[in-house]
Amino acid sequence: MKHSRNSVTSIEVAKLAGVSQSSVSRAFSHEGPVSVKTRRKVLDAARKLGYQPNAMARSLITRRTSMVGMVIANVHNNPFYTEVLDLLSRKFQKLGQKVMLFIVNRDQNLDDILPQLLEYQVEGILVTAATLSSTMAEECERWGRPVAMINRYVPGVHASWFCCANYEGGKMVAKLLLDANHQRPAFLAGSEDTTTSIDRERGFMEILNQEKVEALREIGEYTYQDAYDAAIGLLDRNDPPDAIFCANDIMALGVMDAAKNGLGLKIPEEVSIIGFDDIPMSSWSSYRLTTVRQPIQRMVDASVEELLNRIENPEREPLQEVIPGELVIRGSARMPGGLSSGWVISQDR
Amino acid sequence: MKHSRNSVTSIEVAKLAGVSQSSVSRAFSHEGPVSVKTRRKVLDAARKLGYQPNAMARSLITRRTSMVGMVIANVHNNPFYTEVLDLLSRKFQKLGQKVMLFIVNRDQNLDDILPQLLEYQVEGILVTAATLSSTMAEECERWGRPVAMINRYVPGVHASWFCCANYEGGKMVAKLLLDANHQRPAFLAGSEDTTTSIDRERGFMEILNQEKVEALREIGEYTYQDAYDAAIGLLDRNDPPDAIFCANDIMALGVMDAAKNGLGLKIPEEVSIIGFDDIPMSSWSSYRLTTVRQPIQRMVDASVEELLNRIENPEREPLQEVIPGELVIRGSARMPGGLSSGWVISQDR
DNA sequence: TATGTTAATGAAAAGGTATTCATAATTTAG
DNA sequence: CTAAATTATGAATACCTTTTCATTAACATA
Repeated sequence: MKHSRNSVTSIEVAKLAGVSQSSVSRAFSHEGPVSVKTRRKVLDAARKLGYQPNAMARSLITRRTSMVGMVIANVHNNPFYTEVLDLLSRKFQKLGQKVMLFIVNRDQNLDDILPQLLEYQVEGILVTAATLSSTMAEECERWGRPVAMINRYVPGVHASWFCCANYEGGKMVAKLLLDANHQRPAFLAGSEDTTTSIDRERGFMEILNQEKVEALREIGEYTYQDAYDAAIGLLDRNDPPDAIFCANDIMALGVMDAAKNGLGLKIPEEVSIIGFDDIPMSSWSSYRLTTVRQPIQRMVDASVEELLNRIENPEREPLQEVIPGELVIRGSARMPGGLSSGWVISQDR
Repeated sequence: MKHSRNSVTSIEVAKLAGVSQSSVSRAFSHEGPVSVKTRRKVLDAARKLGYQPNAMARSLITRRTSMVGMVIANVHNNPFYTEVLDLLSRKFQKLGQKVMLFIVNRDQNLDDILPQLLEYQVEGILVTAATLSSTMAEECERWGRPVAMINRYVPGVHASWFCCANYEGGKMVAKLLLDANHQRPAFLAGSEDTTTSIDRERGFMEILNQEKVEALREIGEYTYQDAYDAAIGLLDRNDPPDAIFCANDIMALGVMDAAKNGLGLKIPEEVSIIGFDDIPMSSWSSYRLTTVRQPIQRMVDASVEELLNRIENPEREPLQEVIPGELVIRGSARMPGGLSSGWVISQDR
């Protein structure tokens, strides 16, 4: 037998079970009083007909959808965000939320996808690695749709966000490099318009400036290949840097390949390279990248819990948090003489 | 002003615009006749109130949701499926479909998530790198929800699927290795229960058997680390293989690192390594992995087009297709003497 | 046994839209 | 300038639930 579109309704179930439609509803939604007898009758009939409550009809009356919107950028060229996506999705699932997914470009305007999310009555929106204009965010919040962001924030906007301590991370890296007596560091920036890159650079430069150390600078657009090319330009000159701090790991790996395979330089003897994120490849034996690990699990947990919390309690003020990262010392950066005190070596995960 | 949940309805818009609710509906859905005058009035009023049609209510009556379910496994440990996810999501978006995402484990039973998809009235389901039991697939199809799978198939099931030519790919690799005079090849399998690994191995072995060449065999569970460990076991013995064909790229990279960094072997002089997928890292200069490239864009395009097609034409028989991959020759495998005829060297993307 | 409580049930309404049908306004043809 | 055809509009209905409310059944207490 071939059914047309799922047309079996609670009324038909009620008819077959010999009860009222209300009882069918009660048997499924675990609210309200139902006798075990009718519940069994209903469930039997439902199974026979292949009945399943229609979430659209339900949400129409309950005004709840159990759906959240998830918009994420950079998923294909940065394994870090792949992991974020994976963890987010699973966490939402575990908490009974359905996820409506939008993958966008980092610089893409979200103005055209927000209306779609609102049309479909998502109860909250989680934005990662993409930037929501402050007016859009305000708009969502004003309509009672909380917004939470990971690794992005908009100054003065009324929304939740959770970031790695990018600024402090940049400082840590600068200190490590100076401690190990590097003379000529460089910073390889990601996209100019992302707060992550900006903050990491700001922390990095602040320490260097304190010590009156000049730094070179290049831009890599957050991709392996761009970073590779930029590194060649940076290293293949008369006064090359002796250390390169990259705005993220995927770029750092490109830089390592450029230095090692492209120019035949020894890492870390001739040039130290440090990244940010701690993606899986960074621990591979071909790289062993020293980097700053983002507290990815905590960022994910905190942001979805906060989002769901604000969905349940709309009057709650949005929470913002900066979560510290940790330095992971591997082999790609020269260490202070005798591995001087104060540097914690984190374990591989 | 703080609105409660989006409660502005077409009736309020109608009131403000001084027209009937029906006219509001007509002004938004580009069906039915509306005069330009009323349309303008409606749109003005809607903008003023921040009105947006409620997709739940609409779908209730149109019996269409423009939502598809997407269930995908292996996203966090295989960049290939990250790319599939990315392309799929964008393609659906471009075609006006909303995506409800479920990320699962490869071996996870889908019986608990299918009901959720059906509850939410998705119009079709796209499954990647996860296996749907044949009864479940039949169930979906029977209720008018077409199913399409990428890189997975269930014998005899009534569903669409699109696979890379895994069997033929395995054959290609075997021929290449034999042509280059390898004597002692090995196959490093992924999970035993995935058709991809099985088919690749079957093709590989068939050619070897034809030529009466014995092959070693190990299992790597599709992860870098497992493959690394397996490779050590395989290579660090008295009669090590002189070539290892891995069920996918991520494993091949683990094997390369094990051989090169773990055991100090020269690639490809002492051991040839070949993968399957052609993920971005395979072209990185630290690896330069020879591999079989999956026709990812074609698989994605074909599967979503087929799925949407079947949604529009439910009576249509499901389509199945095997799309050939192409050998990408890089530096990780010894080549036939003088680069003998017949081998096409594909360009990097 | 009679009365008061609690649990179970069904009828009916509500949620926000699309669509049908009948009516009114407008245009076209004669 | 009228009749006919077309287009625009509004009232009412349907989509499938959940939930309220009133009613009935079951149960416990005195």
